Amino acid sequence: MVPGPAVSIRDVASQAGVSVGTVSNVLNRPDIVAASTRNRVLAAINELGFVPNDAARQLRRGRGRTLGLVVLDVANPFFTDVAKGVEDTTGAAGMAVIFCNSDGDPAKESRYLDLLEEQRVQGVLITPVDDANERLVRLRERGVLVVLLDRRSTRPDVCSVAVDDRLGGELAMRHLVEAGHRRIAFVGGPWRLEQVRDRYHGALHALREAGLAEETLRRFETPSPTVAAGRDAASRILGLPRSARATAVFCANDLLALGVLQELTRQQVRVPEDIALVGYDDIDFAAAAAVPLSSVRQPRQRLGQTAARLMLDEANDPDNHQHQQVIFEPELVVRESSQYARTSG
Amino acid sequence: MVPGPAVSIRDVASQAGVSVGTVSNVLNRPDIVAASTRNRVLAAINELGFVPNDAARQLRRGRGRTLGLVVLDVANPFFTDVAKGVEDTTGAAGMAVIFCNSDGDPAKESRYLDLLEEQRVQGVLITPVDDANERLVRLRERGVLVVLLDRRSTRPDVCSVAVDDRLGGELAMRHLVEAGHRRIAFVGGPWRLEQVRDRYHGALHALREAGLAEETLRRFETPSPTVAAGRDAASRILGLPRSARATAVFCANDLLALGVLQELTRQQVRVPEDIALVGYDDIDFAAAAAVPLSSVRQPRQRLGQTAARLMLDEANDPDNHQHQQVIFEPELVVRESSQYARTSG
DNA sequence: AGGCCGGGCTGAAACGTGTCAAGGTTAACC
DNA sequence: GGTTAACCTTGACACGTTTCAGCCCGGCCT
Repeated sequence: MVPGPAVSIRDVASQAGVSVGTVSNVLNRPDIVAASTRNRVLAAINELGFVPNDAARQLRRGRGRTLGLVVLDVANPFFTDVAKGVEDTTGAAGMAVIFCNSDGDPAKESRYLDLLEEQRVQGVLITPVDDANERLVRLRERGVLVVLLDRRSTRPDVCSVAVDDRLGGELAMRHLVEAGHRRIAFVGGPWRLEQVRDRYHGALHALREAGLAEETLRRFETPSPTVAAGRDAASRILGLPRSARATAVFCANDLLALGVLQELTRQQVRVPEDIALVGYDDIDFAAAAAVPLSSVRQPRQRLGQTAARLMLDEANDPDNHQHQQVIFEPELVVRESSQYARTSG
Repeated sequence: MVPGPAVSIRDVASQAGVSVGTVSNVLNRPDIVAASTRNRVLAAINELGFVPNDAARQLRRGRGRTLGLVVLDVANPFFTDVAKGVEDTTGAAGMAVIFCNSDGDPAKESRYLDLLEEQRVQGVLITPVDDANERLVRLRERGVLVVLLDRRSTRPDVCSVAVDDRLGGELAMRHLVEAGHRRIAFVGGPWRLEQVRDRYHGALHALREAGLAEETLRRFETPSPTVAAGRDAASRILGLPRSARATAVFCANDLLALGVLQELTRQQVRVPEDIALVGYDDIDFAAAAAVPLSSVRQPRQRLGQTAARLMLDEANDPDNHQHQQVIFEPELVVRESSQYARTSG
């Protein structure tokens, strides 16, 4: 009931009949202590149920065994898959992950960064809400490792792991243009997210490449990249007279696309016959949607694994660490939601 | 580049011309220090960019400002929603959440509990892999608060927040029985998960209540509660001759149900005409599925919020804390996947 | 004037660990 | 038997806080 007296390294030492230093050595450099002593100490540890206090270790060592992961939305399967990748890699290295959800809110992000700094985390893996690296630079100056996640670093001395979002936008748009679409809606937001902007500009680029006017792509900004916001955007799109209405919709992520799909279906607009739909991320649920969703696939788990690996590398050997900006290539997965060649406007 | 010398409470003190004790008081009990002194200290803190070291604080105080959350699967939207509820509540209280993913693996769960113990977390919110409370009891004895999540506590001195899984199973089964189904498959697993067993037994109970034989319900155990396992279970179900084949499937969660749905569709079995389908959890994607999925809804965010609240309550006022076993009621949401009254076997 | 009170601050002692210079023991070698 | 080296172990200090007994000082009461 009442928490018994915490057992410390000192208790172990006296129980095993050695000094505290030796116990510490058994814990941290088992090789330098004689086997017989080591066993005696281990026995004492077991008997007393000693659990090292990481706070004390951290205090002494300067940094702890935790790292922070800051994502835009826990509820988005894209990020949970990334998180899984991170966790795989760090878990194997005996590190703990403090999981933070910025919800796309700069204030919340900032609060979490404060918290992580107080925890003296080894490093932070983060998908920043906006480009104000300001804060992150300060973090680095204080010795906190920073790896940008799903975002390309503009500074050569900061690692990043990202996917080529412009290319992703191009792939999606080229696909729709080739299918004959000439009025296309882009649904995404908030605009402050670089991913959204990049995917949009990639799409624009594909348009120009095909010799089409920029007006071919109409922008519908959403307040958040969620299913509900997608439903909302869809009704805005349907609010236009049919002759001006888009015949295809490209969404900046799959949650938006699923929302759009729901609302279109509710209003009895057929997908893909009346409106074609392409999402982004290719989350597992895209393939299981009411109309299986075409989507731009990203290597989600690898993203997380690579970022974690980069961080561990730098943590273990800061001197010969080479900062890297890793870029993966996305891949278009065509499913039913965009399988309908349009022959007339 | 090179991390400058870390600034400590001592630097702040000398900069402000006060003692360390006073700085500490400014941080922790601002009211007992004179306004003028306080301002001087705050100014120094700002100027030096001082960030308190939580490890030192924790070392002194005994326990830190973090808590552990251990779930069965990060990739399952049910748990991410729960996590969101937890994070809402703890974030507001300035606590950090260490997020752990046991993946249903007892060994991994155990490793994470070790880690959390070393971190000296205030408490642990956990959905245990199995019923071996053994480990959790030990944790409590050492002063780590424990709240069971999505699992009913059998001990009166441990808080828990759960949903009535037997009732959920009953609701689903009653629905199918009333629609005329007489050969029903239950898909769920691994069996070691109490949730799975409870939902199954609830289903059995509804069956008996309706005066039907227990053989009406056939069990298909899965190695994990995932989409892939669901696909697999579906092909096992379809392996039976049509006359013996179930006309309805009740899945222990929505991921399984989505997997079943995918495989049935692939093999051109119609849902709900040929086989009706009911899932569990009512994750957001259930409504957006190829065939909108009937499901048993749980108050996911509230689950997380309530658990976190219980833990904070006990942490803040251990003496008059009343341990509680909160039980929420699930609710059946009927959608297209089970909307087909069966008139003949 | 003396006594007392209390607000405001100080200084030092912990908390549990890692580190490292120094000491101690043993074995091997001449 | 003495020297040396190799190998283990020790003991004390440092890490950055919180806490608490105590000090100082101005004001109030008698």
